[in-house]
Amino acid sequence: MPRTLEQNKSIREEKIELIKETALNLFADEGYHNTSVQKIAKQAGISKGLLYNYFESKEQLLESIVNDFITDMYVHFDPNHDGVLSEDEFYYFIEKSFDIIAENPVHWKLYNSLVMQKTVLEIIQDISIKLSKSVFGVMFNFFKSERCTDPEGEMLFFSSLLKGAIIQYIAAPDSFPMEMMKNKIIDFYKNKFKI
Amino acid sequence: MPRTLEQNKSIREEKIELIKETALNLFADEGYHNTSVQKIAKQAGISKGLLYNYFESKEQLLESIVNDFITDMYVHFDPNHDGVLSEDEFYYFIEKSFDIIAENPVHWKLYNSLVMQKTVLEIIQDISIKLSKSVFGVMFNFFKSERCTDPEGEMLFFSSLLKGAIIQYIAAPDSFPMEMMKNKIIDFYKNKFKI
Amino acid sequence: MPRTLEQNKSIREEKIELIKETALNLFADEGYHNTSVQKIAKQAGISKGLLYNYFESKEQLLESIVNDFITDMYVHFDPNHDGVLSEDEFYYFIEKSFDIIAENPVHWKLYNSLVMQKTVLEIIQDISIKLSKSVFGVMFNFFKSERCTDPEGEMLFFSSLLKGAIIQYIAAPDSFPMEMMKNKIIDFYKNKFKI
Amino acid sequence: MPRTLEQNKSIREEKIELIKETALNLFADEGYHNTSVQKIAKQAGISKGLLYNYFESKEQLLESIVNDFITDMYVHFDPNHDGVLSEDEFYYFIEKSFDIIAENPVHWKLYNSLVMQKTVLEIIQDISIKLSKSVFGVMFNFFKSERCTDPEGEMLFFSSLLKGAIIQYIAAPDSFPMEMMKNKIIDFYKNKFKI
DNA sequence: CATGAATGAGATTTCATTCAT
DNA sequence: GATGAATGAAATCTCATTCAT
Repeated sequence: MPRTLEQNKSIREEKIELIKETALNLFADEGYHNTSVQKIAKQAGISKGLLYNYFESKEQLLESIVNDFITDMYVHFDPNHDGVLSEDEFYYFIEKSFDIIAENPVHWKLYNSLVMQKTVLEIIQDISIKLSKSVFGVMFNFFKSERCTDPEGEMLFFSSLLKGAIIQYIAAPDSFPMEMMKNKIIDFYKNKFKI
Repeated sequence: MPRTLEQNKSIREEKIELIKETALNLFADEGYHNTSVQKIAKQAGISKGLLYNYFESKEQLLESIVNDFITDMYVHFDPNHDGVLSEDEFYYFIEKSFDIIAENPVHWKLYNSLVMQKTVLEIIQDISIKLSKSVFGVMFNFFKSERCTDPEGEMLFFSSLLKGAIIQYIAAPDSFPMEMMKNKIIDFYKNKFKI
Repeated sequence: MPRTLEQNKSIREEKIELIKETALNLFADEGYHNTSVQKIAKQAGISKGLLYNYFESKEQLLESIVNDFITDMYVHFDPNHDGVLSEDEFYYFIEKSFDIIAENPVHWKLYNSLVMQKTVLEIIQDISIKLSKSVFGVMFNFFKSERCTDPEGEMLFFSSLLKGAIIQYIAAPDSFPMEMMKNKIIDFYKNKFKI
Repeated sequence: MPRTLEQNKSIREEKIELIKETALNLFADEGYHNTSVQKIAKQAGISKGLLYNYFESKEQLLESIVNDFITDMYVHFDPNHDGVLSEDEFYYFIEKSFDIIAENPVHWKLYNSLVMQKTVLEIIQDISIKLSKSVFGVMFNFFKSERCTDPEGEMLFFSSLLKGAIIQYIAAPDSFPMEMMKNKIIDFYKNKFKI
């Protein structure tokens, strides 16, 4: 008797997930080009061949990981696409930003390492730009609505602050006092807007 | 007639500089592991063999680049090692931080890509930690002297802000409004300390 | 209820035929070494595993195809093994030669591609030589009986003509004017023997 | 002192020639897909790596061999491109055809094995068609000028004869009585045109 | 009878490094 | 000082074959 379709499907899905998870961690820690397919297979406890049953190439494996990641991001970052942010939603956005990173710092570490390289992947570049635009647009409107004299500058300030904190967090998730930083930033803006 | 010793020496130094410069740019843009010695040699207009006359290995070439870079950093970041910062010196420090990055964004791009990777180089890790400590120490003392209630949090806030701005700048040096950002940060702290 | 033995047998035979037919076409068009078992299975709409239920190996599959083919050839080429050809039988032989090819040009294309290769299969070499000898023997006797001054040369001439026409036909079965060529050759010999 | 440019050039050319020659023989005897780069390198007494210094890929090596071969063919087959053949030139053409094959039967064996496969190379297909057209055009005009009632059929007859003889020759260059066959064909046409 | 997940040997290709000149 | 031909180890990828179900 052959395995049922369900059995096969679940085997496949588990293995694919296992491979992606293993590869993601290695890519993030050791770099994409410094991670051999051999190493991924060994760490995942499978053969090289099996990896190629599920992914056409090492590059396509990366793409697949990145795609998952992008899907996740959109869900979180632009839930209703209305582009309007109240002050409370703004604080919530800050909270959420850190929470999302904290949920999967490895993803973001990989994202960060890829986004810096000119040649690696166009996919990343595209999504990166889209994402930035999406978030930036919302932010811009928000700062304007808060009667900031220089909304663009305010946005750069805010995005620097957030990005810097995130970078430091993903570099050392265990030692960075994320909660504290989150509150510090929120307090900072509460103070600012109170005036 | 043969070249004089001086001529040889200057040829050596020029070539070494050329190789480092070329390698630095490639490493930063395409990644260390994705840059072949062949590519470096070709782009520098020399032979692979000559590169190995000056550098023991590809790894040692990277180390050499990183060493230069570290030397530069120390000169800039810890001029007198006294660890005491006046308010004016603090503003000057912000200015200087951006200026140093602007002087050689490629260096910093490389630094950023290396520092994220677990395995690449221990040297980098060491220096990275030392550097952080050095800067953090000075900053911590400064914020304490400015009577901040939470100097550590203040420091994290400040370093996030700076790091975020720098990351965004080195990702796109041509489009990031560096001057504006610099002034924005300085103004922010001037306002803060005035109160 | 379970399948009857008859049903199973007929399923077996159909599947075996399907696999052979599919493999034959792929081997002929893309080459034996360039055709993967995967590709055969996919094109036949079955699993790799099933293919291995019926054939021990890829090589044995090829052998099996070639064996069928050889059986066919013998039936056609040496019906009574008497080695004597009348003039009418000679014309009939020409007709038959083309007809046999036309019945299964793919078989002959495969045969042609295999027979050229030193290493592929000894089986083929053997049968190829036997076949040649068989046909050549009959031909030789025929040309002698027709009082040709140089029966061996005549035979080479004839076999070249036939082989060349066949090669051109199997290379492009759709555009080669087979009927015309057949008649041309027959007419040629009718004219020749009339004199 | 580095090698002079001449020295390097000659080393390069010799090695390229050696690799092509070795590969050609293996491709022709064992088939393109059945010949590993390893095998070529070993037989040529060099490393795999060196082969890739000179050829981008195994496929490009094949293309390169085929290109040389095509160049040779054009030189021989269409010397003045005028497309007019006298009767003497026709006999000379037959002679020349066999001579060219005899000069490098391995080339033609390879050509023959490639031309039969649908997928292998478009290059071959193109040149094959061009060559056929070129030769066929000249032949067609010739048979017309010789007042044949069916020049196209005559051409097919002639090309079958020639192709068949060539195929048999390249399959077994040592045992095929090429001179005899050549004369037989020439005599055949002399007789035919005399009438 | 039938499936396709899984393997591992081997194929193609890359690349840091050496070395003769 | 300078070249690039040459190597070999390791990387990516393919594929015939096995096997649990």
